[in-house]
Amino acid sequence: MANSNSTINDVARIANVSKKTVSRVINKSPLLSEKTREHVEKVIKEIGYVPNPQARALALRRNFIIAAIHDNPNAQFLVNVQQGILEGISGSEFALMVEPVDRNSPTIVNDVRQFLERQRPYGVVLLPPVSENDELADLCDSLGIRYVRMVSGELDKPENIVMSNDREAVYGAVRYLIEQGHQKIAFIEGPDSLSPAERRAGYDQAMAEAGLLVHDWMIAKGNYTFETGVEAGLALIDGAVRPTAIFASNDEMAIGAIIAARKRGIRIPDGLSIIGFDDTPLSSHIWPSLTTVRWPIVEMAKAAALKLIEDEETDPMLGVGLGSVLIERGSVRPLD
Amino acid sequence: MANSNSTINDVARIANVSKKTVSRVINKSPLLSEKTREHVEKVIKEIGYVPNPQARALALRRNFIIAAIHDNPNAQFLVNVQQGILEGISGSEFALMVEPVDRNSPTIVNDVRQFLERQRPYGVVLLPPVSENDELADLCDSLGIRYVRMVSGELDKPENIVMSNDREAVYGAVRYLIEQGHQKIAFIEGPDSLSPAERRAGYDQAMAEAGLLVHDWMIAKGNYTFETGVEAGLALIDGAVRPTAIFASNDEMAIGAIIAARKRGIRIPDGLSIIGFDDTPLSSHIWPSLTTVRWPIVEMAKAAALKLIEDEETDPMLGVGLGSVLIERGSVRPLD
DNA sequence: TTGTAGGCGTTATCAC
DNA sequence: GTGATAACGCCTACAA
Repeated sequence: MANSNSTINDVARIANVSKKTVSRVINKSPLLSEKTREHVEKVIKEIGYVPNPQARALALRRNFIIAAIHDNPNAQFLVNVQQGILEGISGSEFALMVEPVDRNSPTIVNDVRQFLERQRPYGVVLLPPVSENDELADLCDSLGIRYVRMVSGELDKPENIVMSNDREAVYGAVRYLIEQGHQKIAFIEGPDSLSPAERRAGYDQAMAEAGLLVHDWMIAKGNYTFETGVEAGLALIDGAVRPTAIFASNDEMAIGAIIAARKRGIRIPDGLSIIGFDDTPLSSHIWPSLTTVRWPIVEMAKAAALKLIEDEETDPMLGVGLGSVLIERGSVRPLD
Repeated sequence: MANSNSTINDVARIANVSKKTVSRVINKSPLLSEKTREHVEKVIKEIGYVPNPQARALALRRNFIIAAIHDNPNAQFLVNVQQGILEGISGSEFALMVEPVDRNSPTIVNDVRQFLERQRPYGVVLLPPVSENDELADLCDSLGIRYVRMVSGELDKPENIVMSNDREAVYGAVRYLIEQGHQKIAFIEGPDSLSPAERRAGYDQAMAEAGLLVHDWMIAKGNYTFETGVEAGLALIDGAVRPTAIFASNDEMAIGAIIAARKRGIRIPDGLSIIGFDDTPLSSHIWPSLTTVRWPIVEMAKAAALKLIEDEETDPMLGVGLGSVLIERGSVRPLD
């Protein structure tokens, strides 16, 4: 029998009905006699007919592809997002396409345009940090392609974003350090974009509320990589005043800071407490295990996918303002 | 002006030529007067025409999608493969689709079939360990979809595989330990499938060549996760004889073994040498940094993509038998 | 070198 | 409920 190289015409001919009737069966049209439906379904099964997706896409003027556009080098993050999107589209006809871009390329908008025109996905999820690029959002709009941006602030209309509250999450983590008696709390900042800025704002807020001044020697900067975490950690440790605790804006840099401490012969958490952000698997695999903030990446990505594919009006607030939670492990101890 | 909602007909009408001529311009047909070509190209640019990929796919009976099918939980591995495939298809019209499957699901073949029928990718890359499933390869064949399997042995015709030589790689690593004076070398095995078996074979071979017996207490088993690495490490350390070196079949388990050693108060590498396999970023971010085997994942994936998309006869041996290299870091020291 | 007719496999329109 | 007929936008064959 035919290996799915049979067409709707074959089914129609054999079942002795019109193409349209077969089409109605495929698309589960309600206005159809039960008898014809069963008959046609039987024929479909017999000859192993499968509708051709390309033809369908042409006729419907849409396909069933969601594209994730990213410039994020962190493997775990990327995979988590993919997992979330896949959860969101599971059970539907959609599939996931992945397109990396180079944030620093001057041709980024054109690159993305070319991709979108070539594949014309039904919807696009923009991952941070490239999600903060308004030009890309506008591009999707102008091409008539739906999009959702994963961000840390209200950068767009609610229906076009999913959002985590980074500021609040960091605020909570720094408060936790303060409650443990820490006052000389340093902060390793991420690269220049919204999400890192929000994290910094959470730190500033917690410090201010506790009446603690944020001195220059408390702040170091990295770009989310392990190496810059080591550098920042060394800078802080060797600075004017040695902090008793460090909050790093992501886990990789936190782990870098741990290594930095070790290089200076400081034991964690006895000589220095460290908190990270992300809850990557790494954080529980090192010694000491890392106290960190788990942010809802998977949930955000899933919400993004749902916002893209659901026809009926979904709650525009879906996935907006998802909360984070502090995971207490072994890299923090109270100050005596 | 039209936002790419113009069709080939619009171009034809405005340029005052036939559809076919426009089509020829798009497809860079050689038999076309330079004058018409330029004229048509000018019109195309003016009205911002972009060929509709769905219509193209229908007419050509093919699309420009490569799908990666995987059931691999390791984020770094997955991202590396994606990167390799993307390198392979960069500059082409192809895009990458990602489809996860559940290896333990009884419906796995049907799930994949449904995916393939729905999207009809031009080609498929099967990642390990699901790449060892012959049924899936047969399925692709029966659907007329090209495929390449990433494997560690000659499981299929050369044109359908890319292969790393895991056996040789592990052989080299274990020989290295032996050269450092180690004899009580334990081995943490991976789950039951070809690649772990090959790694084990490399270990056996190196031991045998050196005239070393492989005792029961030298072998533990894990399933590539950190947790099973800890368990296996503890089992080996607490076993009948304590090994002086451990080779773990992947980095995650190696790091688990490091943690296991720490739990028993053993210093690495002074009290125990450890080698991993993969060279995940992790391995350089921990303390001590992990000596490990880097295997050519990215290259394999890239070769796989090239084998799928290249029209002309590509060397069927492309990507077959890629070599690995030992990365010496801080987790091994010679035995006095 | 260019154009015409027809097909790719589906869905939409609008009668019956 | 069902079925001709015409899109959808591109490409191939064959003519001119």
